[in-house]
Amino acid sequence: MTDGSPFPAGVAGAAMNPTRAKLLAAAAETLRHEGIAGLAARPIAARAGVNQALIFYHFGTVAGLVDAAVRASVEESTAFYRDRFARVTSLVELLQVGRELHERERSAGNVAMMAQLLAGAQQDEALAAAARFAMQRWTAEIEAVVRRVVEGGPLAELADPAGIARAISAGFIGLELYEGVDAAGASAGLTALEQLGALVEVLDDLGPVARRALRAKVRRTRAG
Amino acid sequence: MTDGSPFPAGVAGAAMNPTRAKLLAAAAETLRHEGIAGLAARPIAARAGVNQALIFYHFGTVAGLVDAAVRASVEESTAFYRDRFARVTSLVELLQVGRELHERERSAGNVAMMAQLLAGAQQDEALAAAARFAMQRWTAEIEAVVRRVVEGGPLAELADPAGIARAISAGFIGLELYEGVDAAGASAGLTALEQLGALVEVLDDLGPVARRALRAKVRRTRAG
DNA sequence: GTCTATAAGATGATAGAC
DNA sequence: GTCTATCATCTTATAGAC
Repeated sequence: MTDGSPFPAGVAGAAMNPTRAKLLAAAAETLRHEGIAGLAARPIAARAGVNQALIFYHFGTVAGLVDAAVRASVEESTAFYRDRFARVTSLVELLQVGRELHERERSAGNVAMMAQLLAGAQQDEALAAAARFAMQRWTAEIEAVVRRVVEGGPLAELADPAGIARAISAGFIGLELYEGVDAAGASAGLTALEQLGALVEVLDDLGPVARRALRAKVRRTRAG
Repeated sequence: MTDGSPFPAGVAGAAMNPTRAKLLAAAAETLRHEGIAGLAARPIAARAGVNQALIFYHFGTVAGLVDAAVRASVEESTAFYRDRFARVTSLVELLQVGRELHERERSAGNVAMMAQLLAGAQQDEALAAAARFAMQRWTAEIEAVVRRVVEGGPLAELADPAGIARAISAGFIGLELYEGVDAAGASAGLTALEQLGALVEVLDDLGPVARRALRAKVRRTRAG
């Protein structure tokens, strides 16, 4: 299976065919920079410096290449944060890492890539599968941190880490899209979210009296 | 200016050329259902039941038509909520109206339209202008409500209504995209956000003691 | 104002030489 | 494994008949 080539070959393990590798990288970059609307075989091949026909030889279809490229890309970027996430134990730290991650991934273009992928996924089942995979990878990492950070605190019984992780991921994607048309507005939105995060953090650190009052109110509100 | 036709004609005021009107509606629907990647003159014209060449006669380019269609659509949908928003005076009511709006706009497809528009706007300046316009309309409405609801309460000094409105708009768009690939996950995310909203609501309704403690903590955290 | 016809180019994908 | 050449099909946009 050195490379009879019809498609699979999975992860970038061992030594991958250099053309395959170039195409994977070029596909991710094209998605980031040209968006889903401009995603076509020729632009990708041009960026990779190889012939357009090789996309179909190696990956069958353009969507097949994009699928493989997204999986490789998300595998790499989540791995990068895995141990950083593992060291986070408080909400304060989580907010700090979150800000750092947000800035780094933004300039790497991975959030933009996810946004374009999700937009295209609404109509293309192959892209939808890739998008599902990517979102699951990210939310799994985030969910684990949120769960650990909330554990033991008063928020443990109120917060659903799985839901929060998904809301965070989706929210960042929406903000990234919004930033493309109104950078100042998106920045204001992000700041507001950080303030809200700080608020929750404060809540998590409340004295027992206020904490009890809070819990009672929450229960009453839920019932209503 | 009944219709010498080269382009403008602005709002759907008075009596608009029926072909123009059909094209505007068809463009919005095509954007909702086919997405930005499949957006082309022929599918739009087919949906409108008119000839493809009329798009260029009436709107110059496909992007010009989409721009006009989005502006008309957002004008209509924000107007629909204006008086409903005006009657909201508390955070509880805001959350209820928000849920209602979310469901109604989702089934109308307006959030999906905005998401596809934003995705395409990253690469197309004409679409970016339309997206800016649409986001401004929505955030202006939401910002006014948030400001009114927060006014007088303890959150007034902590919350930035403009930023919150933008975060809400962008967040819903991200969730809409996410729902297209993982409906259950998006639902969990939305529920988590509603819980967080209820939490903030409780905060807004806290007794003076807890309120003072909260304020002090927030100030300390901000300084750090 | 609307149509048909068409130009000029981009698209995914394949066949076959090397 | 990579290339050239090519297909049928799609795209935006225009010219001109009606």
